Amino acid sequence: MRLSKRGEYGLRAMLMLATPAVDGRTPIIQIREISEREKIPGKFLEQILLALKNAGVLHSKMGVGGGYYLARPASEIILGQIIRVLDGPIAPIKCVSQMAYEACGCPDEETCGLRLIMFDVRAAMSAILDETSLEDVTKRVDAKRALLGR
Amino acid sequence: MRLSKRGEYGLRAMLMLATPAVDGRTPIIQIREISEREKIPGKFLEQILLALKNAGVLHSKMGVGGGYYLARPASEIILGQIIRVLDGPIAPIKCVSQMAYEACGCPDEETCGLRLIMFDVRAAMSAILDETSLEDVTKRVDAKRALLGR
DNA sequence: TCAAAAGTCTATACAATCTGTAGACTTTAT
DNA sequence: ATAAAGTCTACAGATTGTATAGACTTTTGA
Repeated sequence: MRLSKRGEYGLRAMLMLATPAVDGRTPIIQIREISEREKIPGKFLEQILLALKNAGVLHSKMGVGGGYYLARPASEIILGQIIRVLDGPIAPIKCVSQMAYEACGCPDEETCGLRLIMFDVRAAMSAILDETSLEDVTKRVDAKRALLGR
Repeated sequence: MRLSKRGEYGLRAMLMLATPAVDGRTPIIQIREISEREKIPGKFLEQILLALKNAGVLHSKMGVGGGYYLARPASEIILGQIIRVLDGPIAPIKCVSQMAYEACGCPDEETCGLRLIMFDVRAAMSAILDETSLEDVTKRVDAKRALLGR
């Protein structure tokens, strides 16, 4: 039931790109800087960001002063999208996946106990991951920081 | 975010062992029969059941008329226990695991956005998996079967 | 115009985990 | 004694996860 390193690194990078700069806008940042600040292997991060770009959640600019930036406002990018791009379906078992359903081969899916439960688990995960935007997260972090005085 | 085949097969087998026989009691069943009925590779299932036995949730009897059976009433065996034995911690990321916590290396765990979210995800999963017993599942299956008339 | 800074793309390597198989062994009932 | 069952260890093959390499393209600005 684990998030892969790809997913983890990708989410961390997206979160960094979603954190407003001093001017209040979402920044443009180079692979190199993300990699150093978050201690992510640079070449690995490169692939991850590229995948996110090809999926349409990031844009990039080549050349001097270039880098990656969010394709849309942070309030419109949902965690579930990011995870699906990098790690595939969220469902614990294929037969309860909404996005990538596949039969599991049990005699009667309607009365399969495992499926009944995993359906609920998927729903619970989705209720969080498909309802939370990058902005929701950065705001929560801000709130917590203020609370702790850091 | 996937349950492994080990976990899946193990849960299916446990569910089968938790389904009361005609006398209303929890049955004793041979590896072979479980393997055939659930279409699980026999030798693979053998390892899985052995692990569950060593973890104390199953008992076994050798020799003629032997087989596996639940170590406790189905109402006292929780899905989360089974999954942890076969698949390890439930948490999507180590730094939010209750049973197997490990630092993830971010500068400040208290204000790590990823951690904030994954903590909620873990809690949501745990709320289901650590609160549902094998009996809860078999009863739900019965209810659904009755509803559908099968 | 050209050099440096940045991203793009494909291939590949290595390790870990997952899934499954093999076989020799022990225990128990009849 | 024999057959039916579980026990235990090793290992093999495939897949996935993690990471590195290197050659390429685009852009800026000196």
